[in-house]
Amino acid sequence: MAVRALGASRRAQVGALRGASTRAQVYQLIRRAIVSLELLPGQALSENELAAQYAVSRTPVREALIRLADEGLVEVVPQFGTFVSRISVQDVIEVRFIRETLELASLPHAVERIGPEGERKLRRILAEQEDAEQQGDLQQWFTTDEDLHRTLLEIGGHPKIWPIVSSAKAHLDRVRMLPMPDPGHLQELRAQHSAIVDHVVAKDLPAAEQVLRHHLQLALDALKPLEERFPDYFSEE
Amino acid sequence: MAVRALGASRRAQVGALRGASTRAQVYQLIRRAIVSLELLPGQALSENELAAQYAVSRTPVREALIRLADEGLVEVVPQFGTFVSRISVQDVIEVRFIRETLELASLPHAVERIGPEGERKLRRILAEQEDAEQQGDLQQWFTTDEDLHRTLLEIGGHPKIWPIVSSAKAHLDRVRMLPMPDPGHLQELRAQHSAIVDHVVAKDLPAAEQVLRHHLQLALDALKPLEERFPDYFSEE
DNA sequence: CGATGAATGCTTGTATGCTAGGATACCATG
DNA sequence: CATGGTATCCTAGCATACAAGCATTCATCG
Repeated sequence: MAVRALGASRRAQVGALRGASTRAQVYQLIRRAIVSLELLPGQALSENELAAQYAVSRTPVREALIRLADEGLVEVVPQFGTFVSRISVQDVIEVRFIRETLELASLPHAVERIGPEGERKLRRILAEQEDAEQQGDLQQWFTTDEDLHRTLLEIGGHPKIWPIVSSAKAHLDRVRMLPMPDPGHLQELRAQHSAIVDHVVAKDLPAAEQVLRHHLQLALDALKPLEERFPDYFSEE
Repeated sequence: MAVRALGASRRAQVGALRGASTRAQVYQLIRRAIVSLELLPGQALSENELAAQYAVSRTPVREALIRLADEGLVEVVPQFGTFVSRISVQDVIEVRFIRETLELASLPHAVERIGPEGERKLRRILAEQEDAEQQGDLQQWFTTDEDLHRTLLEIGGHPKIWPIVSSAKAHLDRVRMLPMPDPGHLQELRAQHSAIVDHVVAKDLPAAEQVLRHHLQLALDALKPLEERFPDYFSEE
């Protein structure tokens, strides 16, 4: 009763993701809420509450939470509660290392295999990113950022690497959402993207490697101050 | 009724894994059955049958299947059925690349950080592996193999890499189970392990890298003939 | 005889009731 | 007043009932 009544407003959101199962929809919604820091690290989640919010039963919510627990985005304590995971600094560092390693390893293949089609694709993504930047659309900016890195992997002939990087980088994404970075920062990141693409197209591997390495390092430099500023969002460990 | 009656025999198996939740137990059992090829690629699974076998309800079985689907070990077709995934050659190649890349990237750190304690640990695992080899205990052999690679990553200061490699390498493991390799093959692999440990201890990075690279390459060499011999176990893609 | 369609039995997806256990607040007792 | 026990409310885990969809099969009609 209360369930259906409360959920009516959210029904539209769910409907926007139709085509997939309810579980998949709920999973996406909760995941986005966590990564976008709408749901804060450490916050308690209730299967019942979530079910009410999304106007579904506990089952799909529960199944979505299981998947999120596998990704490390939530922690389930039996008979006690479910909580949004705090950000582990160690995890962030390690994920960055993994990502850097895999993307660098793929880069030589990308340089080798890049053709006119790949270049068009990359240029188009860069253009989209510039648009997003000028319109101040952060969400869209991050989306194009993902597109770029994924496309580079695909051009390198390693499409399966992305899902691994993607699921591992959830914590990284939350860090990225923290400071609502100033436009200047975004501009710098995009300039680096542009440089990487140029180097890859020009088949200048060492230069591309150097920029990519520096590019992924930036997220880490911002970590320490953020940890001091938002201590509640990080785990002690 | 029929459920509980049938399940009585399996109850002992489940009990052996007590301490974790039922869902986790069922997950482990099904996963092992898939990786060990007890459940064959392409085979249809039924939530009801599995629930009956393990003497539990559909719920924990279903939740375990969701997790296995995320790992790519099963494929769920809504309102139709759940199937053990066929082995994707592309996946196997890519996973090997990922694994090789990450382990190689960690190796310099391992060489740098290795100490007496780490060496003892590695030597002990090698000894266990030799035991397993002489007793012909394949399962134990693979377990020690995992121990060795994981320990190398831990010594390198990258413990979080293992879960990623581990979940990604499920397909690889199934390939490894296919030919029931002759003891000579095992012996060769173990000799390489031993060589890697020696080189790491001696802090001879290039030598260690070369052996590790060759070591992980072997699984790939065996792929083609296996694909021809067991075409039903591989996906077309 | 062939083709079409309805019925049936399977599947997974969702909803809901029930169980076991922990945390807390309150009341009784020393 | 302090302290301990108990009752209650919360949680997630599990079992079960119901709903929806696909595939096959069998019967009926052309």
